[in-house]
Parts: sequence; C-alpha cells; structure tokens
Amino acid sequence: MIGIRDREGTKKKILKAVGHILKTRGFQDIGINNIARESGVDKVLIYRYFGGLQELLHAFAEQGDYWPTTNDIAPEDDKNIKNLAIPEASIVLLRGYLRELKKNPSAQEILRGELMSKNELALETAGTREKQGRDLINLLDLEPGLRDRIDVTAVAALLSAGFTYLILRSKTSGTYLGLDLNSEDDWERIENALDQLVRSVFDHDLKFS
Amino acid sequence: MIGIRDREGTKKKILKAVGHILKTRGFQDIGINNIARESGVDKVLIYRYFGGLQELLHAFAEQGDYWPTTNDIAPEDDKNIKNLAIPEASIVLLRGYLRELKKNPSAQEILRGELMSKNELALETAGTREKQGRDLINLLDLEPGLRDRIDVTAVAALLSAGFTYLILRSKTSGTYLGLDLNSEDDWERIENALDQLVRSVFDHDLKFS
DNA sequence: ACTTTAGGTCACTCTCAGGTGACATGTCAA
DNA sequence: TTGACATGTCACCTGAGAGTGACCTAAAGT
Repeated sequence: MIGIRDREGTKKKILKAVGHILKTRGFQDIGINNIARESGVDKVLIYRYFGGLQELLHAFAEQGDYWPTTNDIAPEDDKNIKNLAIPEASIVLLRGYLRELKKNPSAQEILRGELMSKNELALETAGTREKQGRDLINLLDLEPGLRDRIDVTAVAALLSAGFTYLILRSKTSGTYLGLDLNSEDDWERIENALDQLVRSVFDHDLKFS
Repeated sequence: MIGIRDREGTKKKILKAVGHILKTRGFQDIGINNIARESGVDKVLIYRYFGGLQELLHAFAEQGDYWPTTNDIAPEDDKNIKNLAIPEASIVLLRGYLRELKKNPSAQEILRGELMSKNELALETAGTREKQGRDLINLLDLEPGLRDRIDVTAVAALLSAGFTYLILRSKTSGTYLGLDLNSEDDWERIENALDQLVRSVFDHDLKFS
C-alpha cells in the first residue's frame, strides 16, 4: 500500500490509535510498536512527527477526548447545581463523576496509568484533571463558614478516591470486601453508601451549627 | 563462587529477594531475571525449585510476611474492640488499617499489582486479604438491626478504598484534588475526614432509629 | 525537464526478559 | 570405590520493544 503523503492525516491516525489502544487494551499496551501496528503507520513517522512516545502522549493529552467534561459529569447546567442544597449538589457531582468514570474505559486507563509511575501520560493528564476537580469542588464550597466545619476537599477526595479505586479494581480482581464489582446490584449498594455518607456528614454539621 | 548445595537456603534467598524487590522497587520489577540477580542465584534454580514465576509468587504469598496482620491493624485485643461503641470501633479499625498500609511498602505494591491485571500475585493475594477484610467487618457488624439501616460493608469498602487509592497515588502523582499526599498535614486532614464521615453516618442512624 | 524536499518504506541494531539444554561437581548410599 | 542424584553454573535461543540509517518516490518550485 502506498502512503498518501498526508502528514496531518497520518498524525491523526496515530493519535487515534493511541486512543483506541487505551480504550480496548489498556495503558500497558501503549508503545511505539503497538501504536504503529494499530494505526498502520510506520513507526519512523511517529518519531518524525512527534519526537517519541513521551511527546506523542503529550500531544494526545492536549488533543484529548479521553476524559469526561465537566458538563458530562453534571448534565444540568451550573445554575441548577448552584440552586441545590449543598448535600444534594455534592451527591449530584459525586454520582455524576462516578457514572461517567464507570462507563469511560479511556479515563479509567488514564487513572490506572497515573498509579504506575514512570508513565509519561501521568504527568500530562494529572494536571488537567486536578484543575477540573478543584473547579467542581469550588461549586460546592461556597457557603460561608462551611469550610470551617467540614473539610469539603478532604471529604470529596476520600469519597471520590474510594469509588475510583473500586472502579479500577472491577476490571481486574473484580471483588472487594465481598462486594462483586461487576454486579450492578452491588454498585447500587456502593452508590447508596456514598449518598448516605454525604447526607449524614452535612446533617451532622447542621445539628451542631 | 561455589554454591553451598543448600536447597532450602537457596529457596529462602529467592523468596527473600522477591520481598526485597517488592519493597524497594515495586511490583513492576518483579521478574525472573531481576529475582535471580537480586538473590545471587541462577535463574535456572528458580524454575527448578518453584516451576516458574507464577508458582514462585504463589509460594511467596503463602509464606508472606508482606501484609499487616489483623493484630497490626487493631493493636488492642479483640475484646477491647468489641467493647467499644460501633462508631469508635469502626474508626479504630479503619485508621489502623490506613496507618499500617501507609507504612508498609510491600503491601502497597501488592495492591498496586492487583490493579494491573495479568499479574499472578493479584489472584494469590486478593483471596487472603478478602478474607481478612470480611473478618474485620464482622467484628463490627454485630449489633442487631444495624445491617438493615447501614450497609456497613459498602461504607467500609468505599472509605477504605478511598484511602487505599490515595496512598497508592502518593508514590506517583503525589497530589489529588489539591491535597499533597506526601504531606503529613494533609494526611491529618484525610484522617479527620474519615473520622467525621464515620461518626456522622452512625449518628445519623441513631437519630432516626 | 530537473532539483529539492517531505512523506513513507525497509531493514537493521541494541537491549532486555523469559526460557531451556548441557554440563560440572559435591554428597550420599550401596 | 563408585555410581546416582541433587545442586549449581554456563551458554544459548526466542521474542518483543525502542530506536535509527538508508533508501524510494510523489509533488512542488524553478
């Protein structure tokens, strides 16, 4: 097959292959040779156009349609969220994030990669997500004085980290503390626990304030 | 150097090397060649004595001093735990587990490995830990009726998964939602959030029971 | 028409991990 | 003493991934 001499097109094919491998095989399979095979492009071109794996991943992260947007997470518009009471707003955001993450294999693989060190993607993506996360939290952390009584950041971190870990595990071990992480019923239980924890921590706050 | 013809001794050296690599370099570096180098034993002997990597890891998991014992987690004896009120007992157990995990690199690497699939250690170790986890929960889940109002398993799973994820991340990205996972101060905040969540979920329960 | 250049192909090298066959030698039993 | 076997050593093969140099050729400018 003769190449079509379309640099931009070729670059897109390469980037697309990265996304495809990420989604279907996981970040462990991201490598020059695999990407070349998957995209049907000679690996030399990857070096020529991007410089190397690191730079390719950088480009991928920038272009990135691999991560849920804030709008995916909270489908109702911001105004709506802001009109909800804090506990409900928190639940909407946390559950929204949970559900998006759960159905988005690319995002999961990104997070898995960030957990493995010596991974170039990690540094690229972590920054972006950090910012988004803090933005989401800022939607909540408005009520004056709330911050003094509840460490919203720490609570949100602990809870979101919790279901993140469980989602990542669901693909491998598949079970945690007896919960079946591939069963919709058990995920229902987890979401309910999330609900209950959020609600009670805010109620508890009200009771003493 | 001439070998000393001590099969059991050699096997121990090999097992020890597995633990050492796990602790100091992480599960990614577990491999036949590395283990052979680290232990100063020819890799052929690994195949001869254990069969292969899979079986070696199996043996390592069985022998395993890589995981905190129940007693490490809850230093006071069981009676003591059982005499505490449910919220306090939960906090003791969760914080105990958190702290043990935090200072135990081998355990962290085991968990990291379990998150990566195609990892032999995962299947071996997950079972053991599952059992321990359920045992710990059973220490709590005694009060009649409690189970109907609070899904102790799901709550414990979510919270322990939460700090597990944060601990694993601390070694790589080092930051989550703006929290610095290498700062003792920020860990203080996380532990406090854990406390607050547990206390309030049980209080909330009391209020309506 | 002729040169230049950029897109694309091919064929290598290097390194490192897993895995195995052949051999050397200490030890123990007959 | 001698043979069998267990313990340990060495050299080698395979496969896969990263990376590079040399080449071919379509297209665009002169």
